[in-house]
Amino acid sequence: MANIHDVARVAGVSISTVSYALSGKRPIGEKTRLRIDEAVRELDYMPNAAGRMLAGTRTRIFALTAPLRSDTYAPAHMAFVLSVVTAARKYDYDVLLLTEDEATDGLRRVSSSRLVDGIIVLDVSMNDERADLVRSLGVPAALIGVPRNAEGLVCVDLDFEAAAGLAVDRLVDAGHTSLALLGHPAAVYERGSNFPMRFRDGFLRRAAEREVAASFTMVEKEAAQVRSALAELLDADQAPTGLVVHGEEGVHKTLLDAVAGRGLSIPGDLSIIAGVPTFDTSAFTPPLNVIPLIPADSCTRAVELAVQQLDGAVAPRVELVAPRYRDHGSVAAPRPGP
Amino acid sequence: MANIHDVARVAGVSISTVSYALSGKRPIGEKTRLRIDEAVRELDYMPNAAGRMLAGTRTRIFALTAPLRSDTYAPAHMAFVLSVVTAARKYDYDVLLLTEDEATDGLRRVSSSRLVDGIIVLDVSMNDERADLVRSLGVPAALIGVPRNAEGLVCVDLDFEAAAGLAVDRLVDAGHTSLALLGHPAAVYERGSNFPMRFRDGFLRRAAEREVAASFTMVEKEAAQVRSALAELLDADQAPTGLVVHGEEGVHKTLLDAVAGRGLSIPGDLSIIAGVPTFDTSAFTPPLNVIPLIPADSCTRAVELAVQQLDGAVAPRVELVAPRYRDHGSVAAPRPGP
DNA sequence: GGCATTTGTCGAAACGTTTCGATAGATGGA
DNA sequence: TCCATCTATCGAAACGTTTCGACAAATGCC
Repeated sequence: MANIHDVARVAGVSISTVSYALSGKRPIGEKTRLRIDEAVRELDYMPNAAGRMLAGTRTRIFALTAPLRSDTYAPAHMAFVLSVVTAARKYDYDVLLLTEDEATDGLRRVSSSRLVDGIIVLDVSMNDERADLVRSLGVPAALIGVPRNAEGLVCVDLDFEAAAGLAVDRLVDAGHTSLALLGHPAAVYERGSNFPMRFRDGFLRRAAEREVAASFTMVEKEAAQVRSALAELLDADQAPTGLVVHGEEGVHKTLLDAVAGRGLSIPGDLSIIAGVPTFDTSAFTPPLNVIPLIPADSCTRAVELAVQQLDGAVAPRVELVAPRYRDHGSVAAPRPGP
Repeated sequence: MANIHDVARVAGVSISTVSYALSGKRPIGEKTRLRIDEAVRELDYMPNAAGRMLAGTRTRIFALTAPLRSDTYAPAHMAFVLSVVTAARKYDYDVLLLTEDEATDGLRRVSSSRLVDGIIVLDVSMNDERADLVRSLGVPAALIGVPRNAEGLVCVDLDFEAAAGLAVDRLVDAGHTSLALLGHPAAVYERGSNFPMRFRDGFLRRAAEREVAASFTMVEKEAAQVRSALAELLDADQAPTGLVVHGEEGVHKTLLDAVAGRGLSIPGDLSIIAGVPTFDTSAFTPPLNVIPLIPADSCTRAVELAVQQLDGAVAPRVELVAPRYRDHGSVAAPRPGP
């Protein structure tokens, strides 16, 4: 396999000239550069990664630590991983994958052996030991998700409060004056991540700001529970006409079945918006308007911030990604009251 | 960050002594080794990865190319990826993740820049361009799945024929004399991977060997189609009493519903074995006996073969992993005939 | 006690880059 | 024409390891 000396010999120049010609860090004469390009092609030269890492100060590799917790939705998880890789490649970075069982040891290993230039931390939970580790390692890093103690860390996450606010806005704008949020099971709000709370708070706050009635219900996953939660809401006085659903895929489907079972049409009788899912609500029957959690959005930004940390210091921060709204026709004006 | 010179200085030895002490490749005196260990701890020394790669002949990194085709079941896919990483770590290897869009370019890049020592190719399809590329690169590689042209390649896959044979054996051993295989939709047998055919062939061959009646039906995914396929089978003369199902998760569930809907009990009226799924059939109602496709089995072996290629040449081969049978109580003796 | 072998350690070369400083030649200004 | 500046190129050092060959000291054998 050809090395830079071979290229230099064939092109009749010194190796430093080859290096500068390829990196473009110093001006090289037109004719010389052409000869070098020619030699590179002829020899099928590609710089040796190890040599580069050693001489340069960069390895051009990021570590990605991606726990696969049992409550993680696998397709979404995969989408996050792939988004990170894709984003990293835009900056000419490769991604080394660390698994859950090696989370902290692996991070320690790859960072203190200088195998990676930085770390992307996926699916960060409230009390994530990786957060503290990353802080103590002092390595460039970007977390996706916000730990309880985010001090000194660079974090990226969807703006869940704004997302919920956006859902409220769309429903109120359509004319709804009584809204309900169907949330995760109670257990989710007690432990784990904080985003369900942030979504709930955003929902209630914006509803208050818009001066509309709003309720929040935690819904267990079982079909029967979903049905009874829906019944309780719709059978009440002042029943909500606009629903925001923040839950798992199955809950959405059960809910849609239950709505259909009651003979209600969407959006004729009931408007529904799905909140920050990672699955595709446009394939539901009927398709649901949605404020999706888009892996590429957070991942791209996280990689960007990691790259920036390499040359300029980036101030620690929690950066919230703006939510987007996708209309699939599940929101309309409420029926005029009886 | 400390380097080997620092360690040598603190321990009062030369750097080569440090290197040998850490690698164990030459005997080092007891006292010297202790001094070196002490210095390593004191300085929190960890060998620099780039220096190692450059001087040694190994990078201790494998590339993993894992396409995420739309028809891939994401949780299984993720399980394969994680299994590869876990297996690689056993050999002190890290894994660099390449995505679909960079499949061939990425492989070319990381192998000709000598960033990786070898390649693990996941989810290999019949006409997989990565197979030809890997062959032409001449880099140590192990494929999981078997391409049409496996010449010169090291491939690992589940022994689908044996798996189907195992299912037949268990049913026949339980006393069944009329079996049926419910397979994938017809389209799957026409394009894509060849394992559905291998499973089907294994089923029919073993049934013939065991001298029992056996039928094969391709089943579309829609619930109605599943139900009618089941009806057609069970309403026939000489209806099968033992079923083998090779399909997606949804098809299994629909099938179980349909069976229950006909008032049949499992395994009282009907014995069922699920063939080579990646999902968990023990959580079904009722739980199904299964010959699972276990990611860790193939991945471990693939990594092993990749590692072996690094020092001894490994002869090209297609290595089939033995299937395993898991009993969850869905097979019993058939009811005595009428 | 002399010689061959083993054990423990060292120095130096090699791996393949990047990059700093130097230099020769070309260009420009006065 | 002389000096300053700029452009294009080169040589050499540095990055941090591993490993080969050498060698001194310790050990074993007769």
